Amino acid sequence: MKSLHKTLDIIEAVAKTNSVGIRQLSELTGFPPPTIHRITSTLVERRYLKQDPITRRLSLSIKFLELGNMVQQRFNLKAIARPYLENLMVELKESVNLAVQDGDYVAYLDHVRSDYTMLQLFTKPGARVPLYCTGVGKIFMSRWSPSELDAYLRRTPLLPHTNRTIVDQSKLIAELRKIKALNYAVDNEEMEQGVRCVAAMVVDHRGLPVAAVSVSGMAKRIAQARIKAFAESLKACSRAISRKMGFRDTA
Amino acid sequence: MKSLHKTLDIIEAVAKTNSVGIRQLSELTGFPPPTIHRITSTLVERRYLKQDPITRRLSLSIKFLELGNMVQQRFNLKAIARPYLENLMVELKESVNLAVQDGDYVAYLDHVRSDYTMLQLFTKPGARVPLYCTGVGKIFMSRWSPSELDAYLRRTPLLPHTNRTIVDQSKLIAELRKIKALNYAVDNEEMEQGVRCVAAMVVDHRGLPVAAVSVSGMAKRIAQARIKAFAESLKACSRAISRKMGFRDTA
DNA sequence: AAAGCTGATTCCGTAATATGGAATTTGAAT
DNA sequence: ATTCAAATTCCATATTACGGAATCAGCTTT
Repeated sequence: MKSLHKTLDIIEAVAKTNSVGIRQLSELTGFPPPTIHRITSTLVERRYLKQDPITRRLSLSIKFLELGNMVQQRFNLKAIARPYLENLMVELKESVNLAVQDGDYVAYLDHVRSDYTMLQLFTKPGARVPLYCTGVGKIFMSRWSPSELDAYLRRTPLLPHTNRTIVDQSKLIAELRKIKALNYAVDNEEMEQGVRCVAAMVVDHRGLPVAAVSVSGMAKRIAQARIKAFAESLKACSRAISRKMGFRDTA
Repeated sequence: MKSLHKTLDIIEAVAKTNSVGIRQLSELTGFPPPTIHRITSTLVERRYLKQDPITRRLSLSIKFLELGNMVQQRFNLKAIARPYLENLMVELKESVNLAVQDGDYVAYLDHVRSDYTMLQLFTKPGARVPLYCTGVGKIFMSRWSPSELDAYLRRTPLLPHTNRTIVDQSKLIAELRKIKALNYAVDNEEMEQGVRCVAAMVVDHRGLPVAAVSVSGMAKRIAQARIKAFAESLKACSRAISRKMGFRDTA
């Protein structure tokens, strides 16, 4: 599937820029102009790319928004969760996020930005960050079986993003055990210097993990003393979403 | 580009379902199973599709959310507009939408749902509806040159979506002239029975149309008597967004 | 106005790739 | 164990994608 790989390379190259010409794409991807031309004109024909009629420059089209919104299950989750996230933001006066696990990464689905803080969020919807250095990621990991965790640790180097990132495997394992017991996770400036984050799990109708809700903000504002309170609010919120997803905790 | 067309057909078929098997995809698209298999496994490898490890069923992956969020310019517009849309929703107590023109269609980028109404919005982000029977669409059309309008009318049958849809070309032309003069457009149950909508234009730094803001709700609530007031609020809102986009109206 | 330049587009003989029927494997259900 | 449906692999063949070279289109410079 050489041509398909090329096509995807081209789409990704276009995504990285805001708009590109064919020549430039040729340099970015290493494919000759006729190849680029053939593929992009098909993509334009199918409305995946849009081409400025005068400059002939290419960019991603609305089609991807359309498809992005069709990423199912996730879509329902997002719609169900939204009002709860908004309430939680108002209650805590901090930015609130909704995220899912996507392979070895955390993918952010939605966020409600706090009006009360200036924090520039790094959690744009669709953004992907590693599991081991985020509150959301660690709460997912805390539910893994030992063999799953083992396989993950074997393939993933624990790179320090800040000086607080947990880079020691046994410390991470201990942290995950603690998280499992407490039922919430804290990211103590492990991903981004000065940013703290607290996360709790959302489960589906059978009690299986599907998403996590998190609160993130400047470390000064998410003070150690307040973390317990944040965690309780988060747990209440995620429990409410879980119930709305069909989970019955009367077991 | 036969294989690319097939690939896109497959992606679109997967998008329509929540999750499909290869056999089922083969029926949906008409391509034999080995062809589907070859293409989907490449897409899975590249993370465009995700495959349930046990059922082997395919669905769109987070990748499309990622790409959807990279649809540029639009993204900035969305971020800039969001707080204004929220204010407008609070002010009018009705759902507010942000939309752009996408070829011969209106594509909704964002919406702020009113807490005050039960209306199930048909304007999900990414949704596409015709230009001629929506407030947003008509406001775009009101800025077209006669030749553009003419070409559009020649290729587009004015199908009735409700008994109020404008299906007469000369009536539509007159309506657009009126809209241009008033600087706002009304969709009077032309797209959906019982739903009214008022729209105003957002322009970029050079005064060119880029998007439209609209208010939509049950016809009872968007009463004829209130439309003028709605239009004024909308125009103020869209002017504010336009200014934020760099437009200077001191001419 | 003409020449020069840059990038987009088209051409076309060739090599490589996608094709899909048939065979095989997987795994669930009986 | 046996059956069955679906997924996956195989492979000879035809088709398609390939990309260098030529051409075209829209600018800028002289």
